[in-house]
Amino acid sequence: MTKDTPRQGGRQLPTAEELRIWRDFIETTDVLRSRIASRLQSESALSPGDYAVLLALTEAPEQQMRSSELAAHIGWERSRLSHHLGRMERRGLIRRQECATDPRGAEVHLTAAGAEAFRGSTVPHLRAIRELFVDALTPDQLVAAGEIAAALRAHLDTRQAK
Amino acid sequence: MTKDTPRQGGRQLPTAEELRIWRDFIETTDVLRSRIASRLQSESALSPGDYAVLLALTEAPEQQMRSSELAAHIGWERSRLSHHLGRMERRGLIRRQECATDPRGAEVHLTAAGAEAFRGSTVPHLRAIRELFVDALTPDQLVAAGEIAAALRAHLDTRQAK
DNA sequence: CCTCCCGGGTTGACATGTCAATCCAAAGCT
DNA sequence: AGCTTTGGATTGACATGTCAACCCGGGAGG
Repeated sequence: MTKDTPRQGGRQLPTAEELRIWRDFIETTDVLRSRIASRLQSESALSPGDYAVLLALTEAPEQQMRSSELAAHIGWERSRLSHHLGRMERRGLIRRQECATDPRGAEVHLTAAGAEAFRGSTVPHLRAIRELFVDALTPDQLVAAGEIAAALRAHLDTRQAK
Repeated sequence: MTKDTPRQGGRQLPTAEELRIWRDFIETTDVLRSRIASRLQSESALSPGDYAVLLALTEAPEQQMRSSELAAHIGWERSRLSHHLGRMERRGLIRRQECATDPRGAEVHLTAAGAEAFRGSTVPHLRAIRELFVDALTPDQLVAAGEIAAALRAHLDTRQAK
């Protein structure tokens, strides 16, 4: 009965049940992500990327940051950030300015329009998170979700290092 | 002491702890998704989208499907599928052919190259799922992950209908 | 000084997604 | 027949991501 699923270390592939959970999990988190993104978009005309950048700048001393510092802070590749900042600059949400101390570098500044857009987006965004995520789960499930995230993160980190 | 978090129905915004869990959860699932995608890419030269399409076609009777049927099956908008099929057709993974019964429609056929690419990707992909997802969690956590996904899905569905 | 390399950033090419507009043939309606 | 509607699918414009190549200003060695 269990002959076809070799024990411990021999088994490399997920069982049908494990696979079902995987698919459920990954597809559902994807839907969740896109629903939150769409609420943010329709309520504030901001993308999740915009929000992340504006959040970081808003919290930064003097509402400005070096480009690579910002990239590290939100966990993006520099190239991605550079493209995104270009689009945000066109929309007037941020401003790039050459760095005083290092002529190679660039400082990213929050503009008044950017600060305004971020302020207006915060409450609706948090409300969406509450409605679509927090309210969907029991308190136990919420805690479990946090633990699952932590376990996954830890596991991914060890695998990365290798 | 609890005066600042109105009870039941009054509170719209997540608490700091709920927000922390949200961020952990969504960021971690994102990293997980991209790590799995990158394994799939490097081991099989397929994107997650390619994989979903090839999986559906492989399991379809006669390895072919109507375009909108396929879209419904994998939960994509038709436009997205159309763009993706264009790219896959250029790479020779699938073939589009006008439908015999409905002159408006298109049939999507798996090609030999597509079937081959899918066959070669299956085991490495499943192994990646096992290594990066299943192995990261305890059996209890795995079950909890499934329940969380189900709860989220159910909640999102009711919100969608509204 | 000159060359080589490095770190900060940008750029271009391309894959992937969304949205709205369009095309076309089949049905309905008049 | 002529006109509108509907359903299947594609298209174009644009946002977002990744990857690799590039530009540019400093050093480090020679």
